[in-house]
Amino acid sequence: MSTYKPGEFEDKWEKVYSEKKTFEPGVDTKKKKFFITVPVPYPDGRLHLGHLYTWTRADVYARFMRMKGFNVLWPQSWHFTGGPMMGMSIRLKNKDPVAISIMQKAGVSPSEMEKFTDPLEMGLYFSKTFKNDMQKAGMSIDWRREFILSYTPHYSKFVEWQLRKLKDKGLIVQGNHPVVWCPREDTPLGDHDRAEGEGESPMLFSIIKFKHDDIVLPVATLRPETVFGATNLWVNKQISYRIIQIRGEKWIVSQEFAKKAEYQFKDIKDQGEFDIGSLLGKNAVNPVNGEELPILNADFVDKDVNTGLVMSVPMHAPFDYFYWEKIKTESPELYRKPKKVIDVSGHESLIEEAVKKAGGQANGLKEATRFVYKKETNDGILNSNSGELSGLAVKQGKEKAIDILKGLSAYDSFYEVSGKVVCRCGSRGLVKLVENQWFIRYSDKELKEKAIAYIEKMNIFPPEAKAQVINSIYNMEDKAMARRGGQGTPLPWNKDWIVEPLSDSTIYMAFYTISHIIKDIDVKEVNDELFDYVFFGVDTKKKPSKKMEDMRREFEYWYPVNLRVTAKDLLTNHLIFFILNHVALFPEDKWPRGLGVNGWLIINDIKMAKSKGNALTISESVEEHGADAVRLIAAASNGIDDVKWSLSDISAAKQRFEVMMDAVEILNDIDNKKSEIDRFLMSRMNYMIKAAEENYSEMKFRNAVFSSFFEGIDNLKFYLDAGGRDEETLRKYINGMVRLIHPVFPFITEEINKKLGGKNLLEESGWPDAGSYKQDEVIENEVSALKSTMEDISKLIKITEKKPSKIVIGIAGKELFDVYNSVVEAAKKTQNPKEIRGVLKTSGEFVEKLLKNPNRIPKNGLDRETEIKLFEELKGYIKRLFGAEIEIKESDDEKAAPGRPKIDLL
RNA sequence: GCAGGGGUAGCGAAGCGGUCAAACGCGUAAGGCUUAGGACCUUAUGGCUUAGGCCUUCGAGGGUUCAAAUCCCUCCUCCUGCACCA
Repeated sequence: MSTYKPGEFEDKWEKVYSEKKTFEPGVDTKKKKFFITVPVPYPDGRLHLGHLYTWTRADVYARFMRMKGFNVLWPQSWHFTGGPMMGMSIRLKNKDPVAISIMQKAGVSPSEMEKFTDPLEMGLYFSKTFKNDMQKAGMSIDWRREFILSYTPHYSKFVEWQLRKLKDKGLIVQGNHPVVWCPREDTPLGDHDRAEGEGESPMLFSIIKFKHDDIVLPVATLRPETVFGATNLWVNKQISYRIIQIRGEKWIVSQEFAKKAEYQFKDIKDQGEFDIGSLLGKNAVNPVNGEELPILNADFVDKDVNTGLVMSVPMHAPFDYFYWEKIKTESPELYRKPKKVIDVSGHESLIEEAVKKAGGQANGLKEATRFVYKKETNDGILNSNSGELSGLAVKQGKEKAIDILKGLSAYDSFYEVSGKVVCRCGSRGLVKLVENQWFIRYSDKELKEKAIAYIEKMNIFPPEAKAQVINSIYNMEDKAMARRGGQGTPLPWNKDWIVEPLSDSTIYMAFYTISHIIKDIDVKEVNDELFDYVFFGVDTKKKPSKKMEDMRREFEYWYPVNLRVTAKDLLTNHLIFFILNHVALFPEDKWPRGLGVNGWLIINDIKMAKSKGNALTISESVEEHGADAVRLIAAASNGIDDVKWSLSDISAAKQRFEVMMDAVEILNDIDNKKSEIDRFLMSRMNYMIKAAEENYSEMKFRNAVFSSFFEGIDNLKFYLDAGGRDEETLRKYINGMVRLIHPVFPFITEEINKKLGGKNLLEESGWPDAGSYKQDEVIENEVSALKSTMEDISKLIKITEKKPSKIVIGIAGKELFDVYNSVVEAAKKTQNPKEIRGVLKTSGEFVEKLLKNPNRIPKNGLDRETEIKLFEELKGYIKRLFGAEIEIKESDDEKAAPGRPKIDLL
């Protein structure tokens, strides 16, 4: 018995690969090329099995393509900017105990950790550990081409070149842009910087300027079209109000709004406190119709939301309705019947309905508001109470109302966060209107159309992801591509702005083709002329240098990217920018050809995690189980779903390695001795090769490993158990199997291949040829007949509670086989019983029995001679399993059917 | 709101017009091995059935077909993403 020792020969094969430079391919025009990439990670901690999932999938594909004879390039680099990395660095600077403990667990010494207050140092440290772990796990990466985005100076030149090209094409524009902002840290407040309010975003509100004398009372609303239905204004006595000067007007607003407004309006002057009580009971003028509306108190008015003044439209807003009805009893002299301005057919009294359902509870009223808003927005028509808006659908009415208000100089707008946002620093997030932000114009219609038409032609695995990509592009808006401060490449035309990390990493795969050459060129000589020559073939003023020619050749040979492998979190952002930038900048033959998208790998082995104190790192896993076994993660899923992964699967792999190793040992002791099951094993390999080919090419690695490895081992075990001992067959089978599973298990397969007399699987490019393994449907069917007969025997033994000393297996007569095969033949064209009967020359009980379940008629027939021979050959095998003498004979018993012999237990 | 993907045994998950009571894995039960535990091996795991059989299921309802988990329609329900952030 062989024992699989993890790691026994991994170093040896790593050395072979590195000496032969197997993973450092050059331009070889004799071979077809394949260029595969995985997006740059932001190294802010140790690589773990969950991350490795994506890289392993890429590696499996890369090795598969090498086996198929392609010249495969797979480089890898890093990105050192990005919020999470900066965040970790800042947290370490602040001596955050959680952050420190994460670093300790990652094995970082205190002296190293001190340096991490510079995110660059952290990136350098962890990218080294990433690289080391990837190497240990057998990633076939060309490390000569490694560089660091936003840090390698040559790359920054490349980004500048790219941006100038985009700008030349009119794809970069400037504009104002609302951003959720932390006022204390004075930075944008991204989702991961938030203690509360993930996913909340800026929302544009209309401001309608009501007036009291010369004072403006600005109310914020999402529903300006209801302004004709206003009965009053609400303010809240418990809120502090201030008077501010804005655009030459005096506005009364909440203290909070006065602060927030500074982030969205220019030239605001705070003119001090305002006693809101002085306005209560006074009137405000509705700009659209001059109606005088009372200003009243209501405690639902929130100081943190908008201006602190609310327009009350009882018939269309549940809160207003609820409080307005109270006025009826509290101050009947002020009450008047509210006007309904929107009709929804089928809902005569929508508001009463909604409020009744809410039961007067604040939560219920919120729910009711949502209900009314939805109903009226979708199905509402503005009625004759709403002046010039009457007859319009609510959506159109909204636009018209805004126009009318603008015409009356009574309109403004304000961005408010869609929900409460709190920064990690504790202060409340607000919306800042960033002025003159730079955008990439992804909204460009022509660009979108070109991209979408092209994506239809791309290979996207799994295919469901394609619809998502297309839809994301369809909905694409302009993307803010720069930020003030931080790390990265400054905008070439305005150094105050830094290109943000998703926008400087859209076409860097092109840089991989030249990164190992350009690094030896003085960065001062790296300019747009160089890049234009290398990437576009534009003539240079002087004759291009040798290095430049080399780069041009590399780019022309390797580009485009054939496959980009990534987890699904990048699907609707980075991958979209990746495609759109290629479409914008390069000719179509340089656009990416394929995407492979996977879900998350969830390591769910809690016990293991507990005993180890933390999630398993790559080096620990590889040391314990061996790189090959760990790489089984590649087979976790076929698609984009998240997968729970249990480490116990790993030992299942190890055991099967040993079965293969045993089979190789046996080869020394056996000769050539063919029998029926040899036909079976060869036929299985024929099927396995075809299945593997299809599954690997579509990145269905779960299926690939299943059919080539787990089933492959099962076949092998069956063959050996059944007494198969033909050296040629066995050798040929193992030889095929080793090739099929090499992409997933590179080291053990190289080792076994060597034992079989091979040299180096990747060098041999030895993807097996299905044609050299004979497909044989008859033997496949007869073996399953044998297997099901054995199942039947054990079933019978159980039912009869008899321990037979002899089992007689009666094979059906020739006539039945003929009938059976003719039914099978007829069923190839149709499985409709009526039609089969029409085609058949014979009829009778046996035919009717078969036709009772037409869908169970197999695709291929049976052969009586083979059946007899097979059962005779495997007599010993059957005997061993049941501990009884076996006799095979012919039988004319009615129970004996082709593929289903009569069984007698004696 | 917009978009994408689901609902199959105790659980995870395959199947996507016809050998489907439903692969495979986990869990559970019995047995073997073992000083014991773990690991491993065998068997069972919808219901009924003392001869290899029968019956009923794939979120709900309806339709197309000789044949539907698979195709079409309606409904219920769950998950994911929505940008200056990787």
